[in-house]
Amino acid sequence: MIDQEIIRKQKLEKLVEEGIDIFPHKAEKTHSVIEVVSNYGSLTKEALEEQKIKVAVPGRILSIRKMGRATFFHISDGQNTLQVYLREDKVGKKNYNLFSLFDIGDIISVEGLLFKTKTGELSVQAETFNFLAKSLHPLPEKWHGLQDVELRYRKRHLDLIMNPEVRKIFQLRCTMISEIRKFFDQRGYLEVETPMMQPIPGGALARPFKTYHNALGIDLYLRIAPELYLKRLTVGGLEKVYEINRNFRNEGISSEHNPEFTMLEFYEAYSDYHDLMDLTEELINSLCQTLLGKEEAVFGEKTISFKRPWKRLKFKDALVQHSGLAPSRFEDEKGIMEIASNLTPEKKVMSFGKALDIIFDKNVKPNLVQPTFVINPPKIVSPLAKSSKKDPDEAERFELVIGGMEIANAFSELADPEEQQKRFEQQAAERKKGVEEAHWIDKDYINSLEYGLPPTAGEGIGIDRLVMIFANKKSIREVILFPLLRPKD
RNA sequence: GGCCCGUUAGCUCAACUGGUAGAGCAGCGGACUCUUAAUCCGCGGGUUCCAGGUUCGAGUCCUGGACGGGUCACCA
Repeated sequence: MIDQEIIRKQKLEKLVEEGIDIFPHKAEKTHSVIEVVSNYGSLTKEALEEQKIKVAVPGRILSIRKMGRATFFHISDGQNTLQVYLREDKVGKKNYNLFSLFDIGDIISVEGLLFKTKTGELSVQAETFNFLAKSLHPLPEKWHGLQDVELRYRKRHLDLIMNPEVRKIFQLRCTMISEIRKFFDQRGYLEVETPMMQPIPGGALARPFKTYHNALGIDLYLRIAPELYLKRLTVGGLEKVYEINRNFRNEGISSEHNPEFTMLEFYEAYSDYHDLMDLTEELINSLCQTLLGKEEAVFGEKTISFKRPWKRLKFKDALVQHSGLAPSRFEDEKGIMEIASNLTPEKKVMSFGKALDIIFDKNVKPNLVQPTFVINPPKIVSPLAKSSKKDPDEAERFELVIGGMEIANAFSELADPEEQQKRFEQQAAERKKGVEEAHWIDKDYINSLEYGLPPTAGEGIGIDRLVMIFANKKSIREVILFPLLRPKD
């Protein structure tokens, strides 16, 4: 324990000796700090004197300036700060001395009249004040605050106390999610919850987390996607469903990947992937306008425009335009597979389609800053999508890329149970070859398709990444309150 | 997992070619009844991330490790 912590503990003991309840059950509160500031901040000094507005406002002490028998300090509700003026002749000598047992970081409530100082700052002239909670640790420094990124994530409570802009990110995130719910609710979608613990982890190509259920004696997997369950619901006649929930993927961690992440997934019967492109434009454009008040977002050095319509680029054309490879090179399948192999020395390139996918991820995606629908990727990397009528090697699928990140992935859902069975078998063969993220065979899902899946389009949108775009944050950890870190000690 | 960078007081940071580990804020004591990075005087505070090594001597150099950041790989 450091000396400051010992002193704080001693002060707390003194408060107990003074008969103060150090863990009170309730606090007087007429206003929060932000309410005081927004309701009365614009009133003039004279108006405040005339109206004699009495408030009882709780907050955390962030700074103290003591000048003998008078003290100024600021309290905060995490959103705004409010100055308090404490005078010995107003609160009495005993109470005034009691305040010396309070430290920066403690939570108190202050009761008194609002006024403006000679410099024009809205303040509370304290008549009484109550102790609410002690901070047994000193807060970080008042100018620079808490800068250490690791500490900010490990002690998010401190981050929120010291860095008010952090709260704004999560307010934005909250608003975005609630707007998404409104958007789909208004369109007659039903919000559902499907299993997070699944006997067969399906719906995506990724490695799962494994767990075990004692009573049933079975292995379970944390879901990597809700997809197969949502489509069962579509078979069941729920024509429009959506789910906003966590997925878990046992893969690497990076500035764009957290092992658990939030995904919006939705399915619409009687539609195809073209309909979803329109819907996606509408959704994200309206989110941008609601959140930022305009149709563009600043992201790093770039400005992203969400004005409709967005670019729709065929996968193969995207490759030609952005990979730097001549169109003729793509006719040479072996050559392309070699190029892909060189791009991913640790991964075996099993097919031409995979090779194209790799070149796309490495050389094309980073160049797509403006919202772009990349449509019709190879079927081989899309085991759950309908293939294209015109070219059976292509999937009726799009990936939405914004700011160089894959934000959404959607397709016309494969409805043919026999074809699905074949695709699963293909994936099973890949698994045998050691591709751990290949899809499992899900017989129950095939069986559900055998009851008839109507023409359906489905889409997943990465919520965290969308927040990153709107909040202008380059790291996914900045938009997740508690990103996964290795435990210390 | 590879590579690069970082880790020094509660916080933010200094410390040259290896030579007694410092500052500001925060804290403690004192002065001060409109301050706001309050001011003025005084004081305390360190496993320099950890373990080895080189050296008369290591915060500094070397080896290994921990944690984080960036980047690449895997993935969304």
